Amino acid sequence: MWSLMHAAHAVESQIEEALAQVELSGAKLAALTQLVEADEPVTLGELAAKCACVRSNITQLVDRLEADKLVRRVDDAADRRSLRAAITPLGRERQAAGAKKVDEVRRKLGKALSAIDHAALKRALSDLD
Amino acid sequence: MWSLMHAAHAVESQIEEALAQVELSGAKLAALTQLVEADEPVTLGELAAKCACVRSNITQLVDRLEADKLVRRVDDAADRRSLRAAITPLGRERQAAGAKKVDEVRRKLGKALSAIDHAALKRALSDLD
DNA sequence: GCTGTATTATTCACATATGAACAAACGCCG
DNA sequence: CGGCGTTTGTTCATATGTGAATAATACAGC
Repeated sequence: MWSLMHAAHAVESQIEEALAQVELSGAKLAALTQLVEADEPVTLGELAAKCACVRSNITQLVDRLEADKLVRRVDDAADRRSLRAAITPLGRERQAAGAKKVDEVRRKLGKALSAIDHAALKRALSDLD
Repeated sequence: MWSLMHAAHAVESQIEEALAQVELSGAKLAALTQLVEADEPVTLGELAAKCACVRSNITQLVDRLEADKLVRRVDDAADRRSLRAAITPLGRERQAAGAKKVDEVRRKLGKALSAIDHAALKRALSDLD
C-alpha cells in the first residue's frame, strides 16, 4: 500500500516539475484539457464535475487561469446564473505544451512503470470505488 | 500511470475518511507517529525532515496539533533557537487510535491490492528517485 | 403570476503544501 | 572578544483542495 502511494507521489512530482517548465500545474492542465476536449465554453459546474472537484475550487482555479489569460469567463446565453469558461488561443497553446510535457514524462517513466501490472491496478481501482 | 495514480488517490481518500472518525488527518497522524517513535521531544526541523516537508509546513501543523492539545512546544535546553514538539498523553492516545484506523483500512484493502506486484512497485519507486 | 424549492457561482473559513524573507540565536575565525 | 556566515522557527504570499453559507436566478406547481 505504501509503495503504491510513494510511487504515485513520485510520479506526480515529476509531472508537476515538468509542467512548471511551461508555467502550468496539474490542476490547471486538467481544466484546460477539459476545455479543449469539450471544444466549446463549459459551465463552471460542468467543469467541476469533469475535474472531479467541488465548485468553489473551480471558481478559484478559473480565477487563476483568467489571471494567466488562458481562459475567459463568458455569460451563458440560456441561464443567467451560469458562467462558462472559454479557453483562449493562448490557453490552447499552453494546453498543448502541457500535454506534451506530460507525455514526455509518461514515456520517460514508462520503462520503470512497465513492470507494474496494469490490469491488477484497474481491478483494484474498481474494487475501491 | 493513471491507474497507479487513481488507485493511490482512492486509497488516500479511504485513509483520510477513516482518520476523520478519530479527528485526525494523514498529516497530523504522520507527525504524531514520528513523535511517538522518537519517544522524546523532537526539534521542529527534525520533524520536518522526518515528515519530508518544509519547515514552514511543520510550524502550521504543530500550531494545529497544539490547538488540538495533542502536542506541546517546549524550549530546547541546549539551543535557544530551537523548539521541540512534545507529544501529550492525549496525543499518544490519538496516535494509537489513528494507527489502528489506518491498519483497519490496510486490512480492508489488502485483498484488492494484493494482486499488485509489490516488488515491481518498489523497483519502480527506486528508479524514480 | 406567485411562491417555494433547486441550482449556480461566489465567498469565507479551514487544511495542507511550498518557498522567500526575516529576526534571533549560534559558532567559528581572526 | 567581536563580527559574520549559518541555522532555526515564524510569517507572508501563493497554490490547491474541502465544505458551509449566501445571493441571484430558474423552474415547477398552484
